[in-house]
Amino acid sequence: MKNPVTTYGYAFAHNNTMNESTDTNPTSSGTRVVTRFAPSPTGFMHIGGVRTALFAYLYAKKMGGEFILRIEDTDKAREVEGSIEHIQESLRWIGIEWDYGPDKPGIHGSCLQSERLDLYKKYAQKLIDKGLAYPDPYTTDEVAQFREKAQEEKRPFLFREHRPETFDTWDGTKPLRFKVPEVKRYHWHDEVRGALEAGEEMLDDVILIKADGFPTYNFAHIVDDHEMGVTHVMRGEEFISSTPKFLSLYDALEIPYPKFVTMPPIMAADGKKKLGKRDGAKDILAYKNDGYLPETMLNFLALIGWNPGTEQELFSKEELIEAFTLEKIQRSGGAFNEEKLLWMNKEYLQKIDTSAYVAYAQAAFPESITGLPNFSEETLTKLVPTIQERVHVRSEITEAAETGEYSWAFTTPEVPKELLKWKKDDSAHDAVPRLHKVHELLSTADFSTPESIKAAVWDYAEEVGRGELLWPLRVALSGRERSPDPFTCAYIVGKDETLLRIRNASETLA
RNA sequence: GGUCCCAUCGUCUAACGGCUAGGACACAUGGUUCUCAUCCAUGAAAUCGGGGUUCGAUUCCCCGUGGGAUCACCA
Repeated sequence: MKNPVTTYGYAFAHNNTMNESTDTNPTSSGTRVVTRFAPSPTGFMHIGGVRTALFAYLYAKKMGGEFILRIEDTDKAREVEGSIEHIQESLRWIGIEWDYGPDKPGIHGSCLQSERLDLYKKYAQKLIDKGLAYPDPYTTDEVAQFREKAQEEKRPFLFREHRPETFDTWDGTKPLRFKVPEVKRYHWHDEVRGALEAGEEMLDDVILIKADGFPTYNFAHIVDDHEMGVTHVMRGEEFISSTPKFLSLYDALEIPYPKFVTMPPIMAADGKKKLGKRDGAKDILAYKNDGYLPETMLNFLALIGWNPGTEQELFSKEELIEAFTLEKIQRSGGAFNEEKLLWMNKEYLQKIDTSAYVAYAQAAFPESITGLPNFSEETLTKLVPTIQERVHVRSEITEAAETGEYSWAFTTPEVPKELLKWKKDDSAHDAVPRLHKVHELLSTADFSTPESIKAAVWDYAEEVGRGELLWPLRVALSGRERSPDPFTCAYIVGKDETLLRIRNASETLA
């Protein structure tokens, strides 16, 4: 193959012959683990896809092997502009890196199937030469009629029942079909499911190369997995039933089977059906926009369909790689639990440092907050720990901000008289002398931390009864029924503002 | 419809055939506390049904039931 145009034909790829016996191929006979994720570029990446990619990635890294990102762009009609970039962005976001990919061809050539067409033709020719492939003589309408008839008779449609006795040489204008050599029951081993089997009705004369010259998935993925030295084929359970088809192709091509690793499906929240795009599966990057951290998504996704068998639930990427094993992949499907995702995001959100959280929170604030007279990054920095303690995801910050939960930090609140009364009793007037006293104490207090403020007034609060002082003080500062404690409020707004608000409250009550 | 796969608290799940079926999320109660939040403690909550093998079954086998997947010139 001297064709200089083929894009899989990188100089070094020429040395890696595609039709020599497999045991001279170091990648397929060696012990090095190679896994791949092979999406078609038909839109965004959803949870299920990323999870499958993640497991393949984790296993490869665990074993010190390689992870390949291969784009299966053989259906130009379904291809969506920009999705190759989108897929890469999604994977990179949660920290999945690939050794070879669309942007990173390697010893096996391009990782775009559309750039490997000559390779599939070469393998197809092998089958033709063995008498195991032939051109489909029917029109699409004719095949459709066969199918309809089979459906009416309530039996599965099998093309091989219509296989012509003789056929012309394939000229590339018709689809090339596989002539399944032997219709039999297949038994195989799955690393997760164990012994699996399927019957004759799954075996058929599948299309190898379509009329447009592109290969089908059935054919292309086998060729590529072999060429790229993939040792473990990790994919969803939707491929179990078509595995006999693949197995018959491996046999015909004289390619050794890789190890099959079936991942459990991710179910929609009701746990009833598989989570798919039409069941509300979101673009993984939508979670990014919503304010979920990549650490959260990585950790959470890893735990859908896998667990280490210990009680640990929080894992860094490194810990996941270390702990990951095929044996612990589940057989049954799991629902995507958004509530637990929220909990986990909060766990990770509480670990990030204040300056990072300031940026995170600031992006969530609406104009009604950022436009406030005293809005500043300095004040926000002081406010952040109290937000961090409460919030699971960014949208909660926006919501809280819109209902005025943070406004007091950036503008002097108007405090209703009723609110200043603790326990709604009639002791409001008693609060006035207490507020005078605390004003006096705070005017000379150290405002460098909430604790130093607390130290300045605590003894007095104990003396008069904590609630009797702390409730009106806190409400005077925040203007809200619920808020952080008064010391934190005072610290956030600063000394001058604190003293001003105490005076305002005294006047309101007087 | 044919074929295949799966089955433990509401959810995610643990339990080489052997302690009282464990943990987490969510929920409830109590404690700390001026409120909210945090934190701590406690509680309620499960082996789909029926047979079989076994001294013993969540675990192994069979039948049911339920759910899922698949039967394209889609991957």
